[in-house]
Amino acid sequence: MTKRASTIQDVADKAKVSIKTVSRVINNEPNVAIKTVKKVETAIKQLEYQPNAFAQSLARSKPKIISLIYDTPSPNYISHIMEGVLSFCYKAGYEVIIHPLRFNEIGMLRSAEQFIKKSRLAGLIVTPPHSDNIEFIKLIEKLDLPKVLISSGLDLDQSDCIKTNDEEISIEMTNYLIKSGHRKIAFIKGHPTHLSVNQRFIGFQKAMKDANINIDNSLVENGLNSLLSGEQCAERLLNLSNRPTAIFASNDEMAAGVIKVAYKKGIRIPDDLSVVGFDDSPMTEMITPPLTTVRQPLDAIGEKSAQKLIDKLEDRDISHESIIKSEIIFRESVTRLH
Amino acid sequence: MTKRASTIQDVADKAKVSIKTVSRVINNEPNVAIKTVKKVETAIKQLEYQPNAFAQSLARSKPKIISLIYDTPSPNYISHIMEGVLSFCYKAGYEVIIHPLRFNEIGMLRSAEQFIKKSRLAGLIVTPPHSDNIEFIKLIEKLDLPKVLISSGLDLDQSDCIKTNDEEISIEMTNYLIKSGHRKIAFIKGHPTHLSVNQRFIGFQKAMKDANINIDNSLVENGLNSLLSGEQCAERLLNLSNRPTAIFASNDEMAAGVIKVAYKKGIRIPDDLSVVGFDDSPMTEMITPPLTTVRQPLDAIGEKSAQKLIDKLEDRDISHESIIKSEIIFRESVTRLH
DNA sequence: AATTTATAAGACAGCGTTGTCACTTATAGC
DNA sequence: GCTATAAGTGACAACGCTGTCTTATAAATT
Repeated sequence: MTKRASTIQDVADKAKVSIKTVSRVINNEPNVAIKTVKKVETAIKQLEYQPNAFAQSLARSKPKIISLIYDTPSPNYISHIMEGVLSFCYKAGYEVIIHPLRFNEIGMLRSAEQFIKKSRLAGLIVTPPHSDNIEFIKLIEKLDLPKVLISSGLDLDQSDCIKTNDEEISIEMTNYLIKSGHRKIAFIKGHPTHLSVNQRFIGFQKAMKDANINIDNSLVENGLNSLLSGEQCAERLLNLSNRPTAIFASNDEMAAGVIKVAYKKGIRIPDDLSVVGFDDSPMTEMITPPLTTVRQPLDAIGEKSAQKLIDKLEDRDISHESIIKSEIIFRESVTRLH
Repeated sequence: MTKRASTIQDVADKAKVSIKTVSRVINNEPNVAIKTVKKVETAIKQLEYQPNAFAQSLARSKPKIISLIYDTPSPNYISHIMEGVLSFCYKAGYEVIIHPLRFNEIGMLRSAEQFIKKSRLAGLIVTPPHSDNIEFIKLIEKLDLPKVLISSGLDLDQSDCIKTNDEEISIEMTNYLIKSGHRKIAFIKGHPTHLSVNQRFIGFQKAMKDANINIDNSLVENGLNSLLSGEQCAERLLNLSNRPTAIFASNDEMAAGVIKVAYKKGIRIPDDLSVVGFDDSPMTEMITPPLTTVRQPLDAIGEKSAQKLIDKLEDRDISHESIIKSEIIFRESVTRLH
């Protein structure tokens, strides 16, 4: 008894048809007699046959393989995006290669190019911060590869992007703080190269302007998306004589930093200070108090990206909605001011 | 100008040698004149040639492709393991396919079999909880596929496993609590099907026995690895008249649940109650107080797994150390009792 | 110098599919 | 009932590489 996996030839022999006919059945091609289809399907089942994906890729002009390119954002972010991408691709019969690419590494572009060529990819899904990297986008275009960029801050063809409504939801969040009676609202910006994160600040500004509240520049801090940078910003903010009553951090980690510092200083949350974050990372429920934040449907973003890319690859209509809406998750870190 | 990626034939033409010679250069085979190697390498560089991984896989008997099988454990866990696996495989010239597999889904085994056959994998790296699933392991063995199981609680050949010293480090952690003066120590067990997590309880028991401390059964709770289950266990534990002075939770999420409940009840940590967790997930630094916990070097585990698998595939010696040591990360959630 | 051996390079088949084209057999049209 | 068309099937090359075998050349041995 051989352990060799069965091939299309085995199926053909068993069903007493040609290889090509088996191939037709596998790929749902027309013009095969129903009787033949049945015969072949039985043989496939008996042999537990599965087509060899690499041979298929080689024989087809376009291999059914795409790649998800990421750097090292939060594990939570990437693993949920991945989940969505994988689940859609699996259904659509595509293989996915997950590929990490270090943003600042020298030779990053070259290694990316090597990877893409070697794998003969059909298309690419790119997550931030790479989706903001013009050099990288140019490379993809040079290689003439279909792509979908997630949350790119770049001004690109709509058909290449999946966006979130960061600006809009930040307006909503800011309005929520304003409606809760807050006027002295501080904002902690995100990492400067992370363009889409900066949409959040723009939303904040707009909402403040619409409410006719001046933004005090000393209440705007530049964070780096990390816990530590959140702590540092909070340190400055909370030492101010004109201390804010609410802080809007561009992501949850920085918000957690704020809460830590506040705790250390004996500032109670939400009683003395309201804090909101962005991302709804798992720890928002674990800290005290649970953090009010914005949830992006990451799985859905992943799925939509995959769908969009595959639709492109198969020359299908790509009129799908490309903006995926986030929602505010109200928890316990905000108080209403009297 | 065609966008077609260059092939080995193009390189051969340009270097004025045969295809086979180019192949030899690519694969570092012996018996090629230095002059020829140089010619070929120049041609490769000029054409920016990269071998087609799928054609290689097809032509070789063993494709250089492995898969990392996971369920849906914490994003943090899987993304760090993945990091290690990818980085090693990348260096070794292997491609990795990340494959999610839902533990409880009906037809899971069949879909796993399909996937493995279709991709003609060279080998498999399996994370918990699949590494504890006998049916799944049997399937892999039936398919005659080399494998490395991460943190399997099953009694398997040493050469197939990468283990962590959960029991040993739990003994250490327990001893630390004991040395800090704690006697009434509660333990929250992990998910029952997650065998390796249960090693943690065994370590706890041993340490208590060695210290001649009786384990009060009412201080042993059955958790489910989730925040919520941690809260539920804590609720019971902290309502006890004979309340513990320290709680050892089998993972960080449950420890966070304990801290939340304690906070609600006005029990101060660490002053009134010491809490330790396990895993060193990112949020341990974000909660107040920062949690004392056990760090498993996940990236290293991933790397070692990949190394072990690839060594097997290439018939190399696999005498590597297979137990990867964790360490206690001391933070602020434990107090010394006077 | 003649013969063995090592080194270098190529020819050719094969990996497991799909695409193209040609062929045979039904079905339809008049 | 005879041709035009469609439906069903297969032969064969191709995809881009590697393995095996062969041949040509250089080096080593006697």
